[in-house]
Amino acid sequence: MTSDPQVPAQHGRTLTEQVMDYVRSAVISGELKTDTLYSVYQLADRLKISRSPVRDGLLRLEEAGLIEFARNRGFRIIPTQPKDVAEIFSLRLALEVPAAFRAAQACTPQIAAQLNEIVGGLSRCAEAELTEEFFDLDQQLHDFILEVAQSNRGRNIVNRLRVATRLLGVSTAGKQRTLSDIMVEHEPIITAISSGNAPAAALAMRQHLVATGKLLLAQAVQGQGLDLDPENLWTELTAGY
Amino acid sequence: MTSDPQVPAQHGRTLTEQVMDYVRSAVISGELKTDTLYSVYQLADRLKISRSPVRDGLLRLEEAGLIEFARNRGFRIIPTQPKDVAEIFSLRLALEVPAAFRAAQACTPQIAAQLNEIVGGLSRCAEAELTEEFFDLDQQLHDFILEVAQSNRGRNIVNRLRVATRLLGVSTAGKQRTLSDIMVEHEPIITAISSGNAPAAALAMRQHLVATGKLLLAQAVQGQGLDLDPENLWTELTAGY
DNA sequence: CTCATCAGAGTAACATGTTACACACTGTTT
DNA sequence: AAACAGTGTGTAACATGTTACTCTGATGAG
Repeated sequence: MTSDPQVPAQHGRTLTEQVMDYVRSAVISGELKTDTLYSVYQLADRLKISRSPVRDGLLRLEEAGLIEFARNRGFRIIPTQPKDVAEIFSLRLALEVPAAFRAAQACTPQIAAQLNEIVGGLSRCAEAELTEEFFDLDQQLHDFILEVAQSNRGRNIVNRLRVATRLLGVSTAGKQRTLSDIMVEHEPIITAISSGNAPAAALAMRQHLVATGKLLLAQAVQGQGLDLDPENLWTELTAGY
Repeated sequence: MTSDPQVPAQHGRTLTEQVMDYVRSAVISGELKTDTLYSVYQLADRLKISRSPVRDGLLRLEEAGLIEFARNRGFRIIPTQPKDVAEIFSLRLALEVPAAFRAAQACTPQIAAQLNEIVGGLSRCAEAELTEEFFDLDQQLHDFILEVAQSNRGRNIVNRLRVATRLLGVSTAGKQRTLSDIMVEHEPIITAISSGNAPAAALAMRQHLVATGKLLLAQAVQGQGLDLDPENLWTELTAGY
């Protein structure tokens, strides 16, 4: 049998959730493209399951803003434009900078230990050039900071924004920035949070997000073959944050 | 026939959307309570439609964080705690203050005219004591500011947060604050945006949201019969924003 | 009285059948 | 050639059937 993109029959997870996972990763891998109409029938066939869980999962993804339904025609992946990148990072600035501030205030020795553990993992992955694992840990770190800041709704929102970012198919780890470079940006954040220095934590988080956001924006602009100036666009779209 | 809470057979809207509307308003009106398990069967029966659109709508509401499913047991309304109120207003501060800043930068005479139109409506509703219409317009105003600030994802998020707030069953228009009082808070925001004064717009929006948030938090604490100090709680939970 | 077992009710999750609609395509008229 | 009516295909939306699970509450053993 050829390699069917079958949902990997995980136990405990519903088929609906597995469909959501599948669609998200298929979009990231480029298997599902924007500007193409797909149908629930096709996808159910492809995954060898019935239309119900497929439709259920897609409805939730629509609610999350990843896809949209065209009545009686199918559904399509919602494209992510350069200006979306700027907006996403505006929002992340708005949410994560204050979160870093509050995480520093709420930091206990135990939390500091957990932070160091994650950073240790990041270090190892950076040295070994394990890109995938590195980004998983990076995600964990940001999520943990939101958690410490007691911002549960914020966590949810940021996680969603992160998925949208990945749809660009761009990664921050291009030739312009090595994993070690990104590591260096993270260290001041951790140091500041661990030592309870809230303003410093906020500042470090801001710098990290601005650096990442600008880089992604530039790549997105370039990727679309636009001749806009990313720097101007960034300034214009993130004013006030 | 007794007054069935039937979905009002609107055209153009899908049954799924009507179910979502119904559940949202039923929660606000107190018809659906927290800590009670309801089922798709019951609700479909009640609304005289099949289980599919009910389930579809509920799945989307779960994605939005309004309800949660308990496998093979039913679904329940997710309660909104006082700390949620603080978190929601933290997020709104994070999103709407910068949005006001940028709206002021992006303001054109045409936009100013539209803002004035909404404010005019608010004025009329305040005088006539039309609470419901007043809050609709208030919502429109906040939404419009996000729109002008070109923050589409932000709009979506804030709209969702607003629904969660309403679940408390508390209204800002208690005895402590009349509609006219709220009007007064809005005016400096509009004036600053219309005149393109970005920092003033941000400040005015901040003051408005802080005032509203503190009031709602106090009501929520009181409503739950807790003896916490709302002022301390507010300061603690919104640090950094 | 306490605890384990088990049958039954009720449910979400999943499968499949049905309907009404949007759109492309064809052939016809002007 | 261009505009238009008719027709067929594929789809989301909706309805209904089926399955496997979770809890409750009764029953009986220790």
